[in-house]
Amino acid sequence: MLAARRASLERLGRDRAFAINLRSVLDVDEPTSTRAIREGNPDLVPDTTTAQRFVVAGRVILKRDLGRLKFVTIRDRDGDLQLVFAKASLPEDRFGQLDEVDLGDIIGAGGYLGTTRTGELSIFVERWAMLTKALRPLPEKWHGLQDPDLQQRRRYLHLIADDAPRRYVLARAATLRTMRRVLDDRGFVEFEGPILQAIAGGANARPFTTHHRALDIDLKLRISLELYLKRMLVGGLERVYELGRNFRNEGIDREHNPEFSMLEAYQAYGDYHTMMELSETLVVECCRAVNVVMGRGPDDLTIPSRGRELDLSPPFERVTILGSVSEATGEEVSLDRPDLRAIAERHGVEADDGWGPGKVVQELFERLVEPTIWRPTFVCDFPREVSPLARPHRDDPALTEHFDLVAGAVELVTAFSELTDPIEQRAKFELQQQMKEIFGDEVHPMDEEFLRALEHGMPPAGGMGMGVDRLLLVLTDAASLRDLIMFPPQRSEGG
RNA sequence: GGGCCUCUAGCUCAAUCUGGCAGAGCAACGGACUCUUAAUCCGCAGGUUCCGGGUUCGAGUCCCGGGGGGCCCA
Repeated sequence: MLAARRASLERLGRDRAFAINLRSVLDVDEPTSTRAIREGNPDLVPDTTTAQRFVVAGRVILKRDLGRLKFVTIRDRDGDLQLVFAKASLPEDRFGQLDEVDLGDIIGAGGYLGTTRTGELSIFVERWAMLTKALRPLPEKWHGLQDPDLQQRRRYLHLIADDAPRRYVLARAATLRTMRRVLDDRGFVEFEGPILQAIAGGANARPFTTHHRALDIDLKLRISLELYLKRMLVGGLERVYELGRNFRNEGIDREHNPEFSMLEAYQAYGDYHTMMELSETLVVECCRAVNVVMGRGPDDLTIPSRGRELDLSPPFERVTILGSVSEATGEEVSLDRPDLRAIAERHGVEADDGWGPGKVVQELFERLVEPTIWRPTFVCDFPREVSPLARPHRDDPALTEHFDLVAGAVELVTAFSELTDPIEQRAKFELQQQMKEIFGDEVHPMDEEFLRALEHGMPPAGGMGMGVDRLLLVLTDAASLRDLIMFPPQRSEGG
């Protein structure tokens, strides 16, 4: 297979097999996109020729050779278009050299626009050029690339052979664009914090570790964006966000990947209610943007998800974590109830000895409630014990002003009224260190530099973090984050 | 970490259950064809059956070990 392609390349000669650019072979700088041609000529009747001349370029995906007439379908970024090569319309040698065009090659062609007798919009080619010779064949034209392993390892082929990954790329781009637009319109400033950090904080997760040679220090890859954005609030920026990659050294499944994209936004003088409104707007606006890519009506906020319908119309529901756990267990659950562990065990949650009541409630929520939440719901007021970076609740000091937004049984957002009291923050970090015996690396590390920043005074603020990949999982109905992440980590081929 | 499934030609899949010449379609290669649409027709070629070991007269198939991938559970 490779040998045949190489022989073809030899016959063409390297100069002809790899063009410098379109100008060098077809006298134009850019090809006309197939979409522009299609949209500009919606109603051509069969068997017409027009006076319009175009140069198009793309990858050859189908070839139908009828001898002195050849039909070639090319694919560009916008879609497919048929080229018609007639022996009578081309110089003898150029027609003959079409034999060297294989599926997978990238060619350019210029000619008249028209339709065939069967009505197919086509370029009737007068001149053409090989732009790039492909030495390896395309995947099978009916079924494409089915093997999920190969889909990931050779994503470029998957992108050629199947629309789904391309839609996911476009959906991600639309989502990032929308998030930036919504936040920029509200006066937020985009910020880029450090990815290599001496102390990776802002979440409870195991980080990746690396080493800096010149400084001779171990550094970690960040696990959240939070602590540096808060430093920006101390510094007076007031409204900041970061859209970037986090890294967590954890397992891989449908909803987890070791590197993933997060949006975090912090607004001085806001609180978690401000963040609910912002989260709601972001989800709805991103849904509209993704709808365009997925071929739905832009305003259709009821989308298909895992074989069901998911209605993302605002306003989203609001429940408290204690209320939802009470409902799920049929008990009036509270943090000071002495038989809390017994209730947990009755519902299949084995409470570890080191767990306080807050952790038990959180586990109950994650096991019993979260998987059942379908309509977008703000789950509010987490116990202080499990929320080391959130402000104590204004009405109940045992709780925090912390909500998670869950939709389609996926946790999309975590947000707080941010803790700004450095004394309380220090106490919470210290409590985390005490729990290290039980929870190992997954406790929040002590961060003196961050505490020092808080000691200079951070304005009261609302903050939120949204998982971009998980939002896309819901909005695109992809089966797994691995479909949305073009190049997920994999073991090397063949071990 | 545990359970289940999977790996055969470049790609998509048969043959595996019940051991007996490893096959088809697409792609490639040679040929015919001026309106095809997954073009069609004739011809031809294509294999470390993921890797290693075992059982057997004989293993893609059965057994053991290892590797890659997927799904579910923790």
